[in-house]
Amino acid sequence: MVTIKDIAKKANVSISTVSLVLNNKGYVSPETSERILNIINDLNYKPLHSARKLATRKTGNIGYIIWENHFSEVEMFYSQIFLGMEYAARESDYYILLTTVKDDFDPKTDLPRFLKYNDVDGVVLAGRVPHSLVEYLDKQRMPFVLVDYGIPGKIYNSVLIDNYNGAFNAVESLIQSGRKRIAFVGGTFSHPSIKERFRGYKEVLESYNLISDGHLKKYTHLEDAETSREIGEKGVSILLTEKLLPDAIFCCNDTTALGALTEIQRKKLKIPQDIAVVGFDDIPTAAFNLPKLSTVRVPKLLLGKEAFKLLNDVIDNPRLPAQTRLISTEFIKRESS
Amino acid sequence: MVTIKDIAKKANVSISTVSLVLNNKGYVSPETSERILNIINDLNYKPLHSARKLATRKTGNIGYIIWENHFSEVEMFYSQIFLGMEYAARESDYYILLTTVKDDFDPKTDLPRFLKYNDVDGVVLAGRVPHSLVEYLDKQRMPFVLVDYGIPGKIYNSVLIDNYNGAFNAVESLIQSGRKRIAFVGGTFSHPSIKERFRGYKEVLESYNLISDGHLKKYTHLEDAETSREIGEKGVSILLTEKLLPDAIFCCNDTTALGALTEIQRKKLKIPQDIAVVGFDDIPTAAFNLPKLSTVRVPKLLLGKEAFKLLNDVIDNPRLPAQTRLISTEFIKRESS
DNA sequence: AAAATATATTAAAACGTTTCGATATAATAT
DNA sequence: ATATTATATCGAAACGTTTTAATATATTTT
Repeated sequence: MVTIKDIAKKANVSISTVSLVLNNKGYVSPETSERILNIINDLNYKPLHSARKLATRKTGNIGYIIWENHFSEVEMFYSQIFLGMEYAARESDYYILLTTVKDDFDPKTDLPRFLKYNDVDGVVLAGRVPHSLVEYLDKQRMPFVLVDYGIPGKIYNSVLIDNYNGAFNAVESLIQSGRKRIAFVGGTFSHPSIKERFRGYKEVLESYNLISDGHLKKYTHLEDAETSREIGEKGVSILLTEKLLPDAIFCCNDTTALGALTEIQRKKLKIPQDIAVVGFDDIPTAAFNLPKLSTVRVPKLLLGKEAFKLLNDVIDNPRLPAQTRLISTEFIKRESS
Repeated sequence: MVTIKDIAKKANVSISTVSLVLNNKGYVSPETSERILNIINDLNYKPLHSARKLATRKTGNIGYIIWENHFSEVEMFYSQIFLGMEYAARESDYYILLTTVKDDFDPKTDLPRFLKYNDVDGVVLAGRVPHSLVEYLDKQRMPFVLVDYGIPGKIYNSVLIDNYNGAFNAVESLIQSGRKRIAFVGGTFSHPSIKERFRGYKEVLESYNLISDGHLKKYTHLEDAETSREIGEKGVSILLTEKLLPDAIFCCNDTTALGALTEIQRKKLKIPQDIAVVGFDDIPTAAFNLPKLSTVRVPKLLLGKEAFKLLNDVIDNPRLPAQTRLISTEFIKRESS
């Protein structure tokens, strides 16, 4: 195994000098530097990470935590965010340790290994995540970033989707194609993202004067259960008991929308002629479904990349005031609208 | 930060002794041991991994490599395998580093970071994976395990699905429910798993004497493109040009089967009355589709767990002759058959 | 009773880096 | 010419562990 010593010997310099060029720090003459670099290359020397970490007291890892169910679920949403982070991490030599936390998480007993053993320099939390965990990280002064989630009343470093405008634009497109009675179906209403999507929905209707008395009562179906196809099916089946059927349904996300499509088809209504449906997220299934689902595309890789970059900034400068970076979306019109 | 020195001082022993109890090695009296353990607990001491790794020359990491497209895809198959590994790893203090490799992978330039920098003690490769990578690992004497993939003509450590029996049983169930003309639709025919599924399909038909002259020509549709819904749709649309329609279709996996369902519905045929469909994998979508897809369940978490265990064995004993562990499947009958 | 072995503890070296002064020379400012 | 400052290099300590070999005592075997 070739070490920094071998390089130093061969280059006739001290290991300090080699270390300096390795980290390009301090002063070292261009000639020596180049000579050393060549030798490093020739011998295919790679600094041993564990030694380096011991000396620098950094771990070189960052943690990625998601709620267990989110990772077991049908869709790749959070895996894509992970992938975005991994791509970004490749350039800065960080490794990403992925773990899940249980629903009934308790920091006393269920702390992820990498937190327990101090094996990460920072953490990204994606999606809905136990508040006790966030508080724990905050108390421990562990740098962290929330992705696609926020805790009401608290300001943390976070990367968020521009849910409000995404919803606003999507519903506006429905309006512009002539829809008048636009319904909303959603689950997990306690989730800030969903709340924002609902706000976008509501405000665009208001601005086009499409909210009559009782509209919200009749045409919105909100639950606080985890979003799922079932929520979509159930929501639609209730909506379809109205005497005046909605002519479009904006769903809080694609999973819900897929359920909605299923239920509408089961009731023998035509999509999009009778009822148009629009989702949110652009999960891969959306493009393969029959009919193909119109939706708001969330750039998941970008979300991961930005989370990584923000976390890096926070690690480098821990006393930075908390900031939020908004990632904008794109409306994708397909067959369902 | 509390180190082994602090423990030693407080316990009035040398750090060697503390280290010994930490790794329960050598001789240390029960009394001292307990005293030390208590202090460790009181001070909440955790050995610093980088220091430990430096001393032991182990990395404490194992790599998980999948083909890029497999991780970007619709289904969570490989993420679930990862999760199974992660669960298993929790007990033995390994971290798992996930990375993807590109389709046109070249070991000279595209080597995953953790291989380039020697940051893993072993590697799990899941699904179809560049042969050049496998050869590279073999040459480097890096312990590795293949999951759900094999390279024809080579014997490597691997954890495989019992594809043959899975297919055999699934098709047998179709036969027992009275189906006579059972078709096969598949992609990626170069993949050993798919070959095995096909073999199971063929042999059960033979054993029930259901393969007439020309059956395979008429009723099997094999492509060597990556499996996808499109493959399923296309395969079915060709099958449905036969004068005597098949009364059941066994698909090489669920993704393909979902495409098949779509195409059958588009042609206004009834499932399962006119045609039954059975998939393979039991991806989450299978249970949510309309109709719900009958399929062969592959225990993905278990697959990951076994891969991890086997890799561990190989790391501990590198000269073990290569072995293959077969994971058996379960037929899940739902609405489509 | 002596020799051999098992038990218990430790000092010191080693693992491969980074970093902090120290030292020396070269360039620039006074 | 002298004092500063910039450039270049290095020795040695430090990071927190594990491990080897040494030492000491207790127990067992001969």
